Amino acid sequence: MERMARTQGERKAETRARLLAAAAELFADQGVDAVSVDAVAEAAGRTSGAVYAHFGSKQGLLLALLDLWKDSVLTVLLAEVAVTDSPAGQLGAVWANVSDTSDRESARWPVLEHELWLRAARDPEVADVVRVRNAEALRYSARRIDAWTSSVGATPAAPPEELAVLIKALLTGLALQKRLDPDTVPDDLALRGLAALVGLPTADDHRASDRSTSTRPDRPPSN
Amino acid sequence: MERMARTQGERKAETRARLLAAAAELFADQGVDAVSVDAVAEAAGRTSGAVYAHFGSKQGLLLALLDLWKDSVLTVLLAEVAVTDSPAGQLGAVWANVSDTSDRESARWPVLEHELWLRAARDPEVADVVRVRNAEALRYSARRIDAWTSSVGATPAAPPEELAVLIKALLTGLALQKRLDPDTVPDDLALRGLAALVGLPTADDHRASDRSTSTRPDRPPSN
DNA sequence: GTCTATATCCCGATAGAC
DNA sequence: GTCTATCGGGATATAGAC
Repeated sequence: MERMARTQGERKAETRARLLAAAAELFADQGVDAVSVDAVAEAAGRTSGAVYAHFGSKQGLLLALLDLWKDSVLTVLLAEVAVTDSPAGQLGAVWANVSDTSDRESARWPVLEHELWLRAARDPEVADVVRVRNAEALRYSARRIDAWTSSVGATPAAPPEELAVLIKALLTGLALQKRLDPDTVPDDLALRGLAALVGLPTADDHRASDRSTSTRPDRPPSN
Repeated sequence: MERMARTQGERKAETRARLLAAAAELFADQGVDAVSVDAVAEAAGRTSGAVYAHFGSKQGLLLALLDLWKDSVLTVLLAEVAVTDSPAGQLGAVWANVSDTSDRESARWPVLEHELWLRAARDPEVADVVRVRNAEALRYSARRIDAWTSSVGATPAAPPEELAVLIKALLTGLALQKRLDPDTVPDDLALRGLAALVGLPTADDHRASDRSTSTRPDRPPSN
């Protein structure tokens, strides 16, 4: 059963994979609406018929794409953090992962993520998928964040689940802003923001850390 | 006044205004791409010819719409803050302005804002307009934030210009998240995040502070 | 300036050969 | 499953009467 099934099955699987890869790239670059089914198929070295045979519709292709990402993108995003050692360095690594525009693949996801969000606001079917995917990502990162904060001894602004929301929101917003106008987002800005949210004692701007109270700097005497 | 000039000139101006108003509403609700020129014209009580006579193209209509907003939207957004008194209440008011979805008009702008951002990432012509508009908004809010932090005695995570970026990023990201999944963004979460960013000493996570939590309405039992 | 009518194009989806 | 060919629909934009 090996030979025949292998070649046929592999061609089918490869076509599917190539269609998805092509769709991911084109959708991110030009937007879902701006990309025709023919364009996706052509970029994958197939024709539009293949798309409909595999996914039934353009929407089906988009949903399959979302489903594929559930296990890949955000997991990878946070996985790299553990490698670094210093607390501040780890926060910096998170932002680097989000904001890096040098690599094609990593530069893709924020725009696409943004587009999907926008689509979700109008298309309930997309909203369901994105919501589930987002919830999983938040739970996962909440666990990691919780472990991280207690290991570093930070005093965050909110419990883990909500802190995860805050962090993701800040990173998303900063990535957006950096894409629009890179000069307004210096490299250390995300670090400062994240440090403030998680209550990391080290990174204060001008005040040298007195190490008695973590989040609470001295209250200036005036009113 | 002049009878002839009044009727003719006013009809032209009114047509232009109605086209812009209709475009704003439809673009926000359904997305720029999903709305045809005919639909805009019809909603304004005109036909598509009027659009091309006034704006030359659909893109021209969009740019005219952006130009119109430069002086209106975000200025109004922050202006309302000054009314409140307590520091925490003021932070809450900012978030309330951003996240309020009850009113039609206020519910419109975040989606449209996000869509424009997305468009700006792909269309340089749009990017120019949005970037300028955003820079103005940031400068304006930086001034207000600076005055605010010094009056309240907060110790922010960054200098005013950069702090404004952080705050806008957090609000943007939270608004996105709330739109996708409202349950994950409790009302006081934004307050906590903002307080952490600006270094407001009062709002700590679980510690009951005196009576500064005035903004918080009852939380309806989820789902 | 505004309308009606239309030219032109391109998209999503389907039908049928292989 | 994949390709070629095509249908039907709807989009932007233009032409010309008024």
